[in-house]
Amino acid sequence: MAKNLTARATDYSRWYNELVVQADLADNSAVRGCMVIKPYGYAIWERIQADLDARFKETGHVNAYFPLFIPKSYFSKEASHVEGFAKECAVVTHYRLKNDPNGKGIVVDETAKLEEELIVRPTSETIIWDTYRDWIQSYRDLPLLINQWANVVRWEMRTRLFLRTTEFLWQEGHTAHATSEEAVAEAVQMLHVYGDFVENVMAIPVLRGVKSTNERFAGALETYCIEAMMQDGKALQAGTSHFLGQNFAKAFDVKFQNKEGKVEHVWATSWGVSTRLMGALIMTHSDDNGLVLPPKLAPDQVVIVPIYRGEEELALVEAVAKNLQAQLRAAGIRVKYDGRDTHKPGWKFNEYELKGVPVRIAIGPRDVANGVVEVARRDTLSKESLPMEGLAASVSVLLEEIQTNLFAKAVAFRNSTTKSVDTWEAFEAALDEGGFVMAHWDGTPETEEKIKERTKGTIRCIPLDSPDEVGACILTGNPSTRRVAFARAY
RNA sequence: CGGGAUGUAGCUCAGGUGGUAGAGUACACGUCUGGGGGGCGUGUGGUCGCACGUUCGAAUCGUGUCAUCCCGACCA
Repeated sequence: MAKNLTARATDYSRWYNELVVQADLADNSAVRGCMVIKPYGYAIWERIQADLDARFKETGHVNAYFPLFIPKSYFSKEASHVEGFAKECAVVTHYRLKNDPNGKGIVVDETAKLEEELIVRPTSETIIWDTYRDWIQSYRDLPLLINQWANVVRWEMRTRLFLRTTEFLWQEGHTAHATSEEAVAEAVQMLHVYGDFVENVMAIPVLRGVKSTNERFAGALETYCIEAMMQDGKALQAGTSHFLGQNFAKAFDVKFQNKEGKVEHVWATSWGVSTRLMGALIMTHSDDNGLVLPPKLAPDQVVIVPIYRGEEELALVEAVAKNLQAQLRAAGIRVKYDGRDTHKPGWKFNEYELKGVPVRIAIGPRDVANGVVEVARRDTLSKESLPMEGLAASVSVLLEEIQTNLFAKAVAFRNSTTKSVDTWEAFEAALDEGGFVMAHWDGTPETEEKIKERTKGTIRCIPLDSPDEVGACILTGNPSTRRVAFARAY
């Protein structure tokens, strides 16, 4: 067990906070609620970005960039949207500082007040739709499929590294379509892009579903989401995709002429995932020894640690190790050779475990003599001796096995903590135990609200694949046609 | 924004009833070492969160302020 890391069973949330810092992913910054994403954490985010970006391109999207600042007046154009975000917006009121005439420091120059205050974007719908109005005239301009990678600011009261920070990084897609059907299809398509990515690359199983009215994005007609289950039994929304109907098109007067020459408002979607995915990654796979990374996301998939005493052994071991490194690299494996003489092997072992490197290879004089290496896998913490001959091939296989195993373990956990219940008592007990609770609900916002007040459990989603099933609402006993997924959530 | 707790070395913390700051760890150097966070020796490192006040004297007492953490209301 890691020396300085609190065990999950002792205090899960402390474990998370310590792990993020100790694994060198991020730090709290001087600004409340904001984080410094450190190089190792950022390297993982870059891999997430790169993979997702390729998937966006494959589905026909292009990247663009819209401003950080949004005129305040834009915000009031779409009523439910304002209501959703007004309470957490940072506002720019001045554009100049000056030296304090009374002495120390620097103060806001009150004479430099902005005519119209600027909002630091909490999301970009308003500025984007204000821009789209000028870009769209005809059905020939549609669909408009744009994504942007950006930072946004939401003035949260309680923050946690990656899970909820005042400023966070994300991607937001904003698309315009000629028909409602096409826009819905886009929103659903992106939901599946997210689902496939999170499951296949991040090895995190997710429920794909639809949000209830209460949980829907402010300004959307329908919100699709992927929901993941963390090790402590709490659900985490990992991505959302919204069908916005014509709400923003009407608010910003974005119209096009169809083939018949008739003028119509366009149909919209927006979809996003954020650095919160890093939190999901950590809380899905990691253990009491530290971070566990799926090979597809690990900045270093393999690390080679030389074991030696004295210059002679080092020279012998290092030559072999570097040769193996070259072979693994040639096979497309991201492999690091740690030749630092400032740390001892045991220290390095612990460090790479803390940082979640999937495979560790140790090579000492004995191994060189026997033509083998010691291969340790992070997911199971097991070690075995493998021949140097054909190592690149066996490590490739091993990496795939680890990727598969992590996903399988996460699925097994998710399934074992998912319960179907039919009575209120069982429902409350299941929520307390953690995990998804599949239960009947009468479909009304009032009932959902009451359940939330009583149990702190919310409807995470109405799964897309949940079968029709006649039943009675867990709270009211009113008729229901299918089960929905409840859980306590982050 | 309410309720609670805490701010002392990079980190974790000790310093009853006021008298000018200490340990572990980390870091630096030397040495023995090296297959799971090494041993020994020497050394560096702190305007005690900040401001004001009480006092001959404040890490210690008082007031204010800022920050962090935990618990609630809001959220990706």
